Amino acid sequence: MEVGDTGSLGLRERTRRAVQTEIGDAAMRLFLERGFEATTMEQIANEVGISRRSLFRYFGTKEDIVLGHLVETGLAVRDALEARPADEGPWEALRAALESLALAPGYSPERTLKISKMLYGTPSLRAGHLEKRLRWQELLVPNIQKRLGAGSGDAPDPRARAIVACALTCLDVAGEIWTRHEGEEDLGRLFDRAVAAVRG
Amino acid sequence: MEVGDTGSLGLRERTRRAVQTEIGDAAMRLFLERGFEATTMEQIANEVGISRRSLFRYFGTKEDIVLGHLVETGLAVRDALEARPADEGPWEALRAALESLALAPGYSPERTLKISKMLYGTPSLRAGHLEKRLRWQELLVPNIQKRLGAGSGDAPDPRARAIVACALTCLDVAGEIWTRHEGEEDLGRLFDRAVAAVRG
DNA sequence: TACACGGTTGTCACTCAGTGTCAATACGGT
DNA sequence: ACCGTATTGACACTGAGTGACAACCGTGTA
Repeated sequence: MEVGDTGSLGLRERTRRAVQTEIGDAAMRLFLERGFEATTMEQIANEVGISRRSLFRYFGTKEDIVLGHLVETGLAVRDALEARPADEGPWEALRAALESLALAPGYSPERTLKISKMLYGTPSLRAGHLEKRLRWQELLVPNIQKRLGAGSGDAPDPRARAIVACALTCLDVAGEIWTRHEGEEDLGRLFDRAVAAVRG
Repeated sequence: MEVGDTGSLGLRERTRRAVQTEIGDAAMRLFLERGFEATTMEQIANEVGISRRSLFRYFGTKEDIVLGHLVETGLAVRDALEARPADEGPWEALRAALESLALAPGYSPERTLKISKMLYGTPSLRAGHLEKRLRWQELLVPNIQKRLGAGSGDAPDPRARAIVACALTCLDVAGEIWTRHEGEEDLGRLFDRAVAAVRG
């Protein structure tokens, strides 16, 4: 299973990644055209030229096509949080870590806006999005717990959970307003205002 | 279509309510026995003695059987919030309004605990629950907006959204900890601690 | 080069949630 | 008793998701 002479990964893995992104692109195109719910997995499969069954092997659920990348994004946020100085306060560190979201690869404002509108406008996607954010919570809590002074005790600190959860909630509120205002306002500033309103 | 001599509502509406609660009871029993996802709508229908199709006429989705009552609960919270003195601060008013949740009719701690465990343990239910809470948000924001001093301007105040969203998030965190601790701790106290951690 | 192994693919068949339609029926007021 | 209407059950259908299986193709080995 180890690499032989090929540059980075075996051909199998490379084709898999290629197909995965191709599916993602085609699906998002259809979603933005006809809407998420109006697009069937069969249509996506036909578009890419694979069987419906294989499509499900690449993306376990239809939501995963849109929301799947949020898992690795969560890991990136966690890493960014870990990279912040240990003596930084929880809110400052979280704000800085969340800032790394804007630096996503291949970031396109108008595309992001369209996707955001679909996200906020489709109930099942909205729910799935919130649930993925719950996973982020669990990823970020340990670090915040350390910053609150308590040693890495086994007991999960309710304070850390509350802070992380509310920070992500503020991000969500900021994102919703950002979307509603056609992406004209600065997301970081909206986030700061939300936090200020809560902590004021 | 108006009432004639019958006490409160017409017989149609009364039987409908009766069937609705009967379905709810039977379904929750099955859910707690075999789990939410392992219970099919057909099993529930058979249990109650109605057709699958009719079951869907009472509850549009399987989630609604568990989460449906949250809609009216949200209205109750809003009414409780409206009933608070106008000069009370947003957080105090919200806390008091949320307190009314504990006074639900037919409240049984161990049953609530079992339901909560199912809620937090079933992804689709968790997501649906979060989405219902989003509706609460929209219900509560106008009142908080008034308390923040701004007149009933048409522009939705980001501050009000942030405060309401974070208050509900704190409630969720408190609820999760309450569930994890087998319902031993006081929910109100947990909520206060979460808020204190965020606003400290 | 030939072969064996393992992962991938397509096909078929299935379960289950949810929806539309339509005839039969039971209720409500007259 | 009678008429209009809401409710019900039966049937058929779509679409997401899953399991099983044979054919296939990349990968390391003889």
